[in-house]
Amino acid sequence: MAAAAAGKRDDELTFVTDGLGADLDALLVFSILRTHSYLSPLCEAALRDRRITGAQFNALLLLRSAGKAGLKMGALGERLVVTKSNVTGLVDRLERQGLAERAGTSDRRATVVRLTKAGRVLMDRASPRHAAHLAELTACLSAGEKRTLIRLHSKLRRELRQLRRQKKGAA
Amino acid sequence: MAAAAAGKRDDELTFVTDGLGADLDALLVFSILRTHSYLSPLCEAALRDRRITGAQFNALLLLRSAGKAGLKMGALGERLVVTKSNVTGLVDRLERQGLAERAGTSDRRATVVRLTKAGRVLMDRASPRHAAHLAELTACLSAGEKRTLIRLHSKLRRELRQLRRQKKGAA
DNA sequence: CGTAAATAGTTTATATATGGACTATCGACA
DNA sequence: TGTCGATAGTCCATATATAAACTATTTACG
Repeated sequence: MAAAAAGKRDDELTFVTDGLGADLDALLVFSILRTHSYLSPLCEAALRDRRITGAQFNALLLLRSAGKAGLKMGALGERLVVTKSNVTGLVDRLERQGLAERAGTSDRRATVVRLTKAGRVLMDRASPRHAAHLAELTACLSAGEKRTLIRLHSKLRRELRQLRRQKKGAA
Repeated sequence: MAAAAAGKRDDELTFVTDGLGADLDALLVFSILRTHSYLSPLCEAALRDRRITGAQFNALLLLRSAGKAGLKMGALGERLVVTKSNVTGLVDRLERQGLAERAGTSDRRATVVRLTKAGRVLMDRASPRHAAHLAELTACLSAGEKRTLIRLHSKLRRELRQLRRQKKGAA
């Protein structure tokens, strides 16, 4: 029975999936979305001291990897899996906080975003602590369970990326 | 190597986790958050014909289960894992669309929310189609893999719920 | 009984996110 | 070379989400 696989009855997920007949697929999708609901705010909590959000942290992480060459707005959006209009606002706020900066390119349509010195300093301080915090959040799972989750998520994501591209092509 | 467990190098997740040293825990957390980034908009796409969003659909699902007794605002928020201030706006929009309605209770602080007839009709039409859509999205996984994912997510969520309660109690 | 603490919901300010319309620029090719 | 379509980014309207401050009740207990 699907409900048994999901754990005890006190898992509030069953409240939601009750309404969909609690079949395996609905249960899986809701399970993933619901885990995100718990995980995402808990990840952000540790960043609050630094006055940045989870979305900002992820953007800064990518910008740090990109080094002084920076990343084009579009590339940033692609890697964060968000729309370009979202990137505009996100970078606006990072710029306002002095953590990142825009710069023009030879292609005058394009803009690159780079970490500022302040941004680099913040990330060098925040990211080890953040990594430690993520380890705490997932401490209840064994290394094997983590690897299994990573593998299955990767498999699912590969498929979802395909479906997403199909939709985009059709539109 | 952790990167191998996550799949090929073309998985853009590696871009992000590069910045954190790609240890197992960071990879797992980002994996879950990133899967959500793909899954959530794909779930919503099928609801767009009905002029409702994913959040609204989930709320309506819970309200349908609750029947004519309805759900208190707070209970709705708890089951959706969102804050009470979010529920206010969500129910405002459902009410404006004529899909749900507020009603007073004997406890004059509390408000219950109920589906309207229009809301019930919409859900009865939309939810079988939605369930079929969710099945399509997860078709690449075997039943065993789905059960494994559901079980591990449930285990992780149980722990995260504990951590969340601790934080709340401390504040 | 009467007040202090807890509870239920709203309001406000802000961040995240989308889709669609718009502007500017680049590239292809007739 | 001129123009037409694709590309890069911004702007607008709207939905989702939070935290913090606020109002109105209810409950606990002294």
